[in-house]
Amino acid sequence: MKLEQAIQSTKFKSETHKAGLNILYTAWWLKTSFSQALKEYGLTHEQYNVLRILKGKHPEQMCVRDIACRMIEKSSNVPRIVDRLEIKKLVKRSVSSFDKRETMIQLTAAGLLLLEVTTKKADELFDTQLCVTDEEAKLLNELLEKLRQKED
Amino acid sequence: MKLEQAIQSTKFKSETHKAGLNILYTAWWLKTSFSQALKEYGLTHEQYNVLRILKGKHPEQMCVRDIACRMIEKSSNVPRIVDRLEIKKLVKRSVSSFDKRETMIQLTAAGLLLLEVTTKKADELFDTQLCVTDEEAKLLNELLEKLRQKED
DNA sequence: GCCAATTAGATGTATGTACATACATTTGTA
DNA sequence: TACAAATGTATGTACATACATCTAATTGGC
Repeated sequence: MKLEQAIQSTKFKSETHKAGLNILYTAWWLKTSFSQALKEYGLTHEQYNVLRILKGKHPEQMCVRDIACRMIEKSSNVPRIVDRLEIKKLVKRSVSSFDKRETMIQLTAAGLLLLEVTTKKADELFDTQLCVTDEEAKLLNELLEKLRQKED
Repeated sequence: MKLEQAIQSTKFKSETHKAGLNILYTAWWLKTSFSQALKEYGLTHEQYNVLRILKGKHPEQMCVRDIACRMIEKSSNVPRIVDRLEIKKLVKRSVSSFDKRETMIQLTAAGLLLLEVTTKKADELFDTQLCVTDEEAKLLNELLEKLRQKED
């Protein structure tokens, strides 16, 4: 669907302005598909992201701060997402022995198992829903990184 | 900043997978800059979006449903955003005379004034923060729309 | 070693999202 | 015309975001 139809708007100040809106809309669409796919497993996409990040170090633990700086949305409130994962017994909290201020998070066996199943689903979704060739994806990545060059 | 630095991840399953994450990250970055710019006016970016949509028809009114289907994030809960705008006297609610189920929303003079000031700020932000040429933006738009072709 | 400054995480609040449900009104159809 | 289905909006709940503040632990300068 064209952006024009999606947000029922025909005039944009410039192609660049339109690109901004197009990125926001595409991100919403992607997040929604993603959440939909995870729903049957009782995971939100943020919870899934935290599990994925933890898997990167598994079986080692990670502190909350390290998880946070790997999140796509930097303002995510990781302690609260971990709360929900802990209730579901998908992760375990413990106090770091190096620095008692740090809370270390570790995947449980249940968390690892659920992650394996949902990762398959999620990867499938990326492969089937995102209709670009490898080259187009590469170009898209370059354009997005150029667009963001004024990033702080 | 490269995506790899932003989310401290080096391996991606494919360029397409990376593009998905890159879109999500870029959207977050854009929304954050945007919210930052609107903050001094006490508006969130969703509230701003509703005001903008209303301006498109001003001085006519719009019903909640028409606003909702023009929102970038389709799952936005428009009645609640309107609640907050109404408290700030930026919009007015009234019951439609054509169909009493419909609530008609209209910009107030204060809303219109605030919108003019913030629109200037917002457009400036788009122009200065998004570092792509007109042609690159066009290409980006085409790629995003191709990517979304399996949209429901 | 002491103490101010910093850091890590938890928590409170306002807002928004996602989804279900409730309620009133309108519409379509027998 | 009556009444079931559909529609438009509001609202409840769980979760997330954005940001401020609090507490405890650590660090760095003296």
